Amino acid sequence: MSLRHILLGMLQQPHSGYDIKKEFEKSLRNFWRAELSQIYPLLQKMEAEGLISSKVGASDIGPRKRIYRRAAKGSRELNAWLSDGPVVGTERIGYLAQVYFLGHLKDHDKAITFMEELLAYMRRWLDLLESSEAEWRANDPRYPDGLPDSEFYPQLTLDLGLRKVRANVEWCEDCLERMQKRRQRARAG
Amino acid sequence: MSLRHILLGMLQQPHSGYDIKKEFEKSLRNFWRAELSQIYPLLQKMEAEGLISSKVGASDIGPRKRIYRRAAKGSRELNAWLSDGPVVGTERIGYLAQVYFLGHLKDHDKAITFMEELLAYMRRWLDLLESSEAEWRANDPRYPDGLPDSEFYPQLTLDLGLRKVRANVEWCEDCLERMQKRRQRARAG
DNA sequence: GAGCTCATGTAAAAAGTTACATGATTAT
DNA sequence: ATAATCATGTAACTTTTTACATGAGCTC
Repeated sequence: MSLRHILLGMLQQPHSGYDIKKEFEKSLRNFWRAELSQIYPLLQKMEAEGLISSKVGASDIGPRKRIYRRAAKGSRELNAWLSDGPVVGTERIGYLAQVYFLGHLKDHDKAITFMEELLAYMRRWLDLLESSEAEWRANDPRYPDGLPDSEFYPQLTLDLGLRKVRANVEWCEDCLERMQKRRQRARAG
Repeated sequence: MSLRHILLGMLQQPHSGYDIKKEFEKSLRNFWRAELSQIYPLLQKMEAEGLISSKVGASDIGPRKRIYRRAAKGSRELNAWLSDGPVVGTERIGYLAQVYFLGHLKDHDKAITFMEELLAYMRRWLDLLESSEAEWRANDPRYPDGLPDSEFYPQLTLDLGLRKVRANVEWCEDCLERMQKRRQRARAG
């Protein structure tokens, strides 16, 4: 179970459930997602277990907020997770499962359309990552290797995100070329 | 829900639950995994829904086997899944979540050990993929673009697997270099 | 006979998704 | 006043994991 550990990691800084959700959408989307309906009950459970503590935000404007903080026990659990070695071999990639069985679509054009859609998605994603990197670089002269640990390690994950998405874009392009050649051959032969 | 669709895809050929599990370990491990305790009940459920049919293997030696086949309704559902466009944005990558919070390990050496373990894993995986490709290429003169659809599309997923794992290896190497420089600076400064 | 692989399952728990409910604050 | 966003939650369901149970056949 990683979500609880991710929450512990995020609670280096005090956060509400809502804040955490925004953080997922901003910085962690490359490798994890979670819904509010999973976050809120888990925070409650983790508080009951003594991993984190909370209090309702005091003198804020806006609606009430429940702010969580990491407790010492939570720090130890986070440490154990990181010390246990990399969590690998659990990835599930839906679109690759689809590509594997794409031959089931008897119409070659449909398979090509599928791959074009995938390429379009990957290009949008790459755009997003590239602008997010450019912005970071422009706004912080320490970028990337002078950053403090709390930002250096996130930067590493952005770096891998960029490499992977670039690999995906190139792969989609090559696939399309190969599929188009097959279509031509199928029509000719 | 993709596992049911993956099972439908696999049942292009008749398979037992046990066969399916072996297929996951052999060919689909790049993008999906499933336990027998998930496969068996799901096959039963899908049979009840009329997506697949089964009969107990007849004159085989060895223990009894229940062999499943895809029904017409299952074919239509598989088609719908592939026609609905790529399933994206659902990936979860545990080791990247860990890297993101690696700064929590106050000891730089521990972070470096983590990354070394990850690199070792990625290299082993790359070896596996490369030998599996070499074997395929050696045993089938049609490899890769002369393969029939039922093998061409799986080959595309192997190709992306190779690209991604290579990107991972290079990234780990670069990360280690950058982390070692930081460690030196930390010791010096 | 002991241990391994083949083969099929059940039970219980954990994790994640989808849908729904509620109310405050802010922007138009 | 209306809509959007902020903010927290519950309920029902689906998906996945972990642990357990059973028995046949095969190898040493």
